[in-house]
Amino acid sequence: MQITRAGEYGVMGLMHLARRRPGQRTMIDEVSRQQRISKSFLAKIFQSLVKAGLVRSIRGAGGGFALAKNPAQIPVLEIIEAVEGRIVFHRCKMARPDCEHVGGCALCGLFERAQDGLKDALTRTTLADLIEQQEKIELTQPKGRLN
Amino acid sequence: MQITRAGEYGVMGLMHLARRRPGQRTMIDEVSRQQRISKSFLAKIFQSLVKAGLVRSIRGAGGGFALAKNPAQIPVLEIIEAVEGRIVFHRCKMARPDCEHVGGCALCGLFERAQDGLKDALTRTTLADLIEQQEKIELTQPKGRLN
DNA sequence: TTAATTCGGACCAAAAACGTCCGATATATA
DNA sequence: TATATATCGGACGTTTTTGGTCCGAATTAA
Repeated sequence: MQITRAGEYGVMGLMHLARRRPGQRTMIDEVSRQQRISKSFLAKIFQSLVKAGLVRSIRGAGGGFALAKNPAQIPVLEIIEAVEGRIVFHRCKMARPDCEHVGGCALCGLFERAQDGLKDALTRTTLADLIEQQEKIELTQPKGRLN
Repeated sequence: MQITRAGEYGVMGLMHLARRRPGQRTMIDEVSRQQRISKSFLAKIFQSLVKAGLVRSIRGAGGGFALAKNPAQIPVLEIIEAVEGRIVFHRCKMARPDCEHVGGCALCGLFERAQDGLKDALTRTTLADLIEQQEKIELTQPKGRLN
């Protein structure tokens, strides 16, 4: 299991894009500076997001990235899995020959339920939800303060 | 976040103990062989379980380990956290000065919900539940077959 | 006293996380 | 066409975590 900085940065990056007008391109450099994420690292992460079809990239001068889909159509889980691969919890699968456990596997069942609990939360919340919550938070926060 | 082999082995080890008569002592060596887990590694894991008060250890010849509590009183989460420390997901906490995110933190809220979903499943299932499920599985499985 | 067991910590190798760097490629514009 | 500006893609490197091993010390039954 994971949910590493890479996944986290991916979500933050997409949030940044999503606050632009739809289709507007944004450079990696701007996202990197404003979100305080290493530029080269973020660039690599964005490549995964492009491959997954979540963002469109425009190369060359005046290029950048733009969201490829409606934020309401993007569950956060999809972003995270685009960046760090499928989230898989249980090391063994019930009734499978590759299960390493001796004497059956009630554990596998439990891990699967745990995993579902996790994924449910990440699937129910979309990028659009995140933005909305974010904007609410910003309203109630004093201006001068970072985070 | 985690749920590593160490945690998994811890649960397997306790399942093994729980199938003994209450209070009966079992040696690390037996658990190790029957569950096919490295003995030294398992020994280290059991030390954490002792510290957490989940098992009692008896040193010296004829010693071993025994469950310190009723299996129905032990949520699986407790076992896992005893072995690998608290499961913590969100790197930042809303409204805390140590939150690294710029511009508030809807992400933290989401991560917290995801974490809760995960922990819920691991808390609702106790060691006793696991044993029960395990026994059901074993009944339906052909004898000669491993896992 | 001896054999059997856990305790505790030092140690180690491999993998994963978290990046950096750089040349290649594409594109807008002067 | 030349140049400046961006992304693309992969090689590379460092640090942390994982998954153990090992061994001497302490404890206890016989």
